[in-house]
Amino acid sequence: MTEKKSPENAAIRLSFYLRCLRKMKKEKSISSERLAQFMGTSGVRVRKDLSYFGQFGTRGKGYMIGELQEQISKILGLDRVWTIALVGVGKLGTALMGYPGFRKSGFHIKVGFDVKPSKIGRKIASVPVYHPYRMPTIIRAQKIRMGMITVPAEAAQESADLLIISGIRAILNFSPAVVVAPSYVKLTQVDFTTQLEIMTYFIINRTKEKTQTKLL
Amino acid sequence: MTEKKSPENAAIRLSFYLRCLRKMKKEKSISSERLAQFMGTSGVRVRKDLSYFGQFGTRGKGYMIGELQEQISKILGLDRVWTIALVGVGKLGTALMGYPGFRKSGFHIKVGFDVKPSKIGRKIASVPVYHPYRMPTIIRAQKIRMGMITVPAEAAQESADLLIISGIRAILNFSPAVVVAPSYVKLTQVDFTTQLEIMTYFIINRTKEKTQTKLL
DNA sequence: GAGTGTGAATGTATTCACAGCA
DNA sequence: TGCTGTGAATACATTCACACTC
Repeated sequence: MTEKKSPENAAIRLSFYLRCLRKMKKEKSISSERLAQFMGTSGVRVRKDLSYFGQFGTRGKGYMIGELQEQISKILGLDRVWTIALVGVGKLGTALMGYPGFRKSGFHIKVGFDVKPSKIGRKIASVPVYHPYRMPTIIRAQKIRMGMITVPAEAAQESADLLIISGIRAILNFSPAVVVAPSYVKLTQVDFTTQLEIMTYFIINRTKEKTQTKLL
Repeated sequence: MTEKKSPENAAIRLSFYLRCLRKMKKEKSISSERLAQFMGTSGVRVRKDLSYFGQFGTRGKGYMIGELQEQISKILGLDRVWTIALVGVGKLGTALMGYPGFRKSGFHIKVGFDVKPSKIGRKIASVPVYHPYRMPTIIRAQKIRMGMITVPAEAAQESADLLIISGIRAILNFSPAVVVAPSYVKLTQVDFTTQLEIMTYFIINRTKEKTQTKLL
């Protein structure tokens, strides 16, 4: 039996397809071309992406929305609740704790950690906050496998290290610091400043080459 | 003279190199291999990335940190101040307005927009807030070219449309909605839920020896 | 006819191997 | 010798063209 290769990028886009599908409860089925329109991409890419994971459509008809949603959810592992530990209960951390979008999608920030005495022992956005030294114990006890880092840059790496020795397998790092992790940990940098810096590069380079394709 | 091709991904990584370099004011020069260690990548990749944009090192010695920093800043267009318009002054929007990292890197959220009467006319985190109908006028007058969207999902697309007709060229969308934009606009989705969904996929499909810290 | 599904072709990014310079 | 810089090779991702099915 041959292993199917499922490109990373296709998997990443599944999450976006899912988001589009959720907004389409009205209709029963949808064509790849139409789904693509909502995403600003091409029909063939949608079909190819989906084909890496199975055959979900019917020829001549399209994809059943409900069924496709369910299938993608399963592929991404969203058919259960995921618990999350958040390190750094500052402004951003607090905003994330109260973010309603997470719960809706099956993600649950279950504990927060912060060194600031005024926050320890309290509940913020109904999430209990502890001192970081208790991380390994609490995370293991609650079998949490995902972490978010919202601490200042200086504390980012040690926060990551603590999460990792606590057994965390995936980390979303919001702090403006490059963090390294062993290969068995999935680490994603969500660095706003870096995002902006990349955008400036694109603004500059688009405007340069755009003398020909100028519209508006 | 032949045009050099500079891969998108290399440009994206420049921003991370820059971040690492900034933390190294102590030493004068650095080798590609050592810089790579800080990033969790390989020396050859660092050299290749840099080579797309020019020759910044000296053989046998390495890269002068200060000079390389300056060069990368110039490539990314960070040798000036960039102003930003933010749409949606809720919790996340407010947190971003007060985020100190932006100013430090030459980014300046100059205006906010929100439909909520209680916010209009006020200054939040010393940023003035206006009603969205004034977007085209204000953004054009102030020559702002970057936008951030932190509104609820339902309002995301129309916020983007407004920014675009106001002349914005790059948008960072934090709202949990897939937004489309014409090709001359650089649109980046910073969707936390989607990030989490991608991570669950990787947790399930055990990352085999592969961990390039991937950005968004 | 109207759609999906997929091997083959093309394009892009990463890695290798080594030339070249201080 | 130590390190950068880069063409060539490889791996990966996207697009094309068309077979196939409802």
